[in-house]
Amino acid sequence: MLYLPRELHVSEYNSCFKTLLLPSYEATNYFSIGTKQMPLSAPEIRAQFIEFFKERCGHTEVPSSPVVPHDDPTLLFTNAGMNQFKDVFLGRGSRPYTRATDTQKCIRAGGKHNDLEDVGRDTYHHTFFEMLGNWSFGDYFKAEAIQWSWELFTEVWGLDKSRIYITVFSGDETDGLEPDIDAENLWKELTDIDPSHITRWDRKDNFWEMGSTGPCGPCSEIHYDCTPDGNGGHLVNLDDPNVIELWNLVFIQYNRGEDGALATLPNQHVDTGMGLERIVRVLQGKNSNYDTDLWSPIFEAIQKHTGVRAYSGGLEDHIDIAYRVVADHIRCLVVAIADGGRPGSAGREYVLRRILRRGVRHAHQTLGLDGPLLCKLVPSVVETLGETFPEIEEHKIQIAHIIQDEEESFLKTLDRGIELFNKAVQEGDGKTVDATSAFALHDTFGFPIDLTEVMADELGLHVDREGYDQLMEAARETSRATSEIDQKMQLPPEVLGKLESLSVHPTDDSKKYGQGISVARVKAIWNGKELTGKADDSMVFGIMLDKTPFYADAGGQVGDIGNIVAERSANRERAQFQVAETHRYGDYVLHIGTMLEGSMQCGDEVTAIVNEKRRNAITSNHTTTHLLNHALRTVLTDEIQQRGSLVDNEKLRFDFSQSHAMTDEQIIKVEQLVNEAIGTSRIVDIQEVSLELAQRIHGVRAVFGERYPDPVRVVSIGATVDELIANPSNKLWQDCSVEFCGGTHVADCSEAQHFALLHEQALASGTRRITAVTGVPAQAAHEAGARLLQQIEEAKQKDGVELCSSYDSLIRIVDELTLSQTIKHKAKKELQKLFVQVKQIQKQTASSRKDIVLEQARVIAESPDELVIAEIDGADKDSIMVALDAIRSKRPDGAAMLITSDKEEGKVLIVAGVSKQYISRGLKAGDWVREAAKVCGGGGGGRPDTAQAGGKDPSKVSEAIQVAIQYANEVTNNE
RNA sequence: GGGGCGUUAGCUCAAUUGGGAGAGCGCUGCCUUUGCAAGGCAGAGGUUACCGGUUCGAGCCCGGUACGCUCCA
Repeated sequence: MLYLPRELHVSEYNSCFKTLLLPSYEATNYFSIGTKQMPLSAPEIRAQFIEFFKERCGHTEVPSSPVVPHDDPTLLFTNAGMNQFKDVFLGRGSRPYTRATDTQKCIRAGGKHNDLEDVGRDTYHHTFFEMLGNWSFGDYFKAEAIQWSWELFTEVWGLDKSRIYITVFSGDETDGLEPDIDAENLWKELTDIDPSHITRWDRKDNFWEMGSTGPCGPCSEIHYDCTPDGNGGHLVNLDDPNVIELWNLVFIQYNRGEDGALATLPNQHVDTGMGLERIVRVLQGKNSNYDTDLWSPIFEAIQKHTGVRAYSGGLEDHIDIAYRVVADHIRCLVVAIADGGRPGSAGREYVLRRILRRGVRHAHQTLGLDGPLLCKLVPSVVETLGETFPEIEEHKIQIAHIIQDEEESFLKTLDRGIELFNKAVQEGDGKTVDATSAFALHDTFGFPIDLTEVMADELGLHVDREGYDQLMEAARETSRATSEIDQKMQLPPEVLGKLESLSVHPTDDSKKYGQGISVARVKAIWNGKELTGKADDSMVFGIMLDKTPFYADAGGQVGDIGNIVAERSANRERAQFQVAETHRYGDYVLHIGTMLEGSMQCGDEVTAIVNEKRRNAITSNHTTTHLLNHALRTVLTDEIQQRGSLVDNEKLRFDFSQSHAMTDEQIIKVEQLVNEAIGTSRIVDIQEVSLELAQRIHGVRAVFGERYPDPVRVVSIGATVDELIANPSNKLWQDCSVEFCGGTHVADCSEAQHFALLHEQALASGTRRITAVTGVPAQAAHEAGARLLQQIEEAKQKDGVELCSSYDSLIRIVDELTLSQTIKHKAKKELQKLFVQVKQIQKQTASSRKDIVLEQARVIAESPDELVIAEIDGADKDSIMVALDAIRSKRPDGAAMLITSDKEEGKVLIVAGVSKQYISRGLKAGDWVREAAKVCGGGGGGRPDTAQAGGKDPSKVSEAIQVAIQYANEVTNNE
């Protein structure tokens, strides 16, 4: 088999190879086990690797690609060195060089390669790691790759040859592949490795494939035996922590086609990967990756900020596990966030959130820290990785902020979650954590299920995952069911597919930006089940026209409503179809509604008329949404990302990423900025521009992951699109609102009249929602606010009872009014101040009432009888209890009942206190008051020594007293 | 769009079935001690987020609102 550009004998190759060598690479080896020489540091090792391939072997050094692959939705995170060269291997792209070397940031968490579950438990799994690699794109092949790896290991780094083991591919019958004799022989001939250290392994271990199709090939791995006595050769590929794979040399020589068959590639590539953390461990003579200088600064930072004992490397020890988990996770988070990753609720963002929450929980529960920890570790990560990856250094402050925000938000629910978890463990069967608790932890406290599983595992328990999944599915079902109500009229794909063959062509909706009226022809009618030729008065229909002025629900803007009318001249029959919703399915616009008059059928010529008043309101809300988006970016940071928006005729809603509430000052500022734009009648300019050019406009906000058409519709406020594209990089455009948008907009911002921000609230963790209005409702909110504040000012001038009643009515209306949020807050604050006075007044009347009541109680207490039943005037619940206490303290062995009534309110209040002596004689306070209350049309109860009761008929008070006397006498005399 | 959880003293949180709103820390005053750390005693501080309903009686039950948190779509 051909593996070199031309056939060479190995010995001949060797000499040829030597002439290829670039001048004077000095092999230095500081590493020597058992001597006192300083081992190489991680940065030195990284640099030497790059240097070796650069200077010695003519490779081009390339930077690591971002660990968050924004342009590849199929990939969660960059998980191997080859990711950035995928296009080259697939033959779609090329590079100006044929040899490359780099250290690539990799994350293996959440996806197909997931090391998250192993982090902390062992000495060598990480969510984030660096992959050192050298690459050949159709240049050198197996011989050089093998030769150089051996040279680097044994000559440059001086690794012990007797501890090195090589694996090669053993062949595969189903693919008709022979063993990789080439590689095996090259190892034997180009190196002085002990031939017995070369073993053959099957496709699972030694055949590498990128996916089910595409470039692939055999690989050859270099393993190293770190066992103390060097007898670990038999442990190769057995997941032994001391006998580890260091370097994988992949020889890409085949392409697997759609049919699964392998074809030999014309261009053969080399793709190698060596985990930096592992090689550092070996070269520094440690037993664990975590014992190297890549981690020690992070461990020191953890100790400094938590005050726990130092890391001691225990595999089962909870503190040491926490050290490893926290250190691993913070490295991962810092790197991912530096490359634009964010913790969030879906996809790769949810992976980051899960990693962060696992870390937070360890910091809190295992390391016993109350506040945030992870954000404080950012500097230690910068210390270890910042020089190699400058983007980390550059964004360190922002990274720490993002982590701190997310940490603090989880800390809010963490304690209560742990409490619930502990309760579930206590009340469980000792083996499992029940599904209901696991689901509640997830649903209410934001504990990802894998975190709950980790916590259970620590106690030797497992989570009822099956039950959890069922609950989860049930929750999804209810969520889905509620959103499906409106989907009866949805056009299924098979119907869409059929339309073209029925010569119903895609709807021309270019008129949606124009006047809201146009003449059209009915092309198809849908009844929710099938395409029918006719719509009559029986039910809901969907009508498709050849062209339409209706805007279909898209880009957060609701669809138009309106009418479709037909005037048939022949019999002067008039038909009117009322459009309640407009949706787009594929390229077809469906007008959904009912016939108000007559009937309609395919082929009818009709006039489609949009409800223009409603459309105008929508349009003004949509343009204002752009102004709001821009104002938010001005007032908050440029970091806020649009998460969604909804524009209808009543309001506009804007969701964006931001971890905490906006302050009133920020909201006021945003309101001001938007109103300013409206007030100065800024022009809205719209034009289609090529996507490539449009994306270059400075300050344009394109949403990650959103697919835009090309050309894209650019909506600009503050400058014309022509001005923008004449000089796209002008920093001034930052002050304009520039968005890609297919919605409808006003020509001039003043059409929005006014803007009022009604709510700013939490929507989900890390996401806020703003609801606002424009036009007449905004004016109304503005005026109502001014009026309310005026009323509050007036109330402030009042005093006494008047003040109290004004306060009562104001506090009631403030929540009912539609107000700008800041006005509402201001009003509530003012009312709070007012309440201090109200409270003062209430206290005064209460204490004067208490005095009057207490005076009556003193008189009653003078009575010689042990058993007292008396009526008191003008008492309330508090004061009558105080009176009862006064009587009881004078007569500790007696029994007393007090009755008061309020004739205006129609209420009777009865309390009783009974001493132990009387209780033992059979008089229980609860029974006693109940007897008396029954007379007044009420009931009551309480403890044997104290009880309360009430009734509704004040005229029966004296009768109730008689009954109470009688009852007490009967009960006590019976003894 | 639809769920779940939470809101009680300045702070952290209690409050059995609906029956007189509590504890710890903090605060104020006094006492004890050579002094400090502290200890002892006393006290102030609450429309139980808001509005309404059920009830003789609601922190607790029901409905709504606000705010916060969280999950699903």
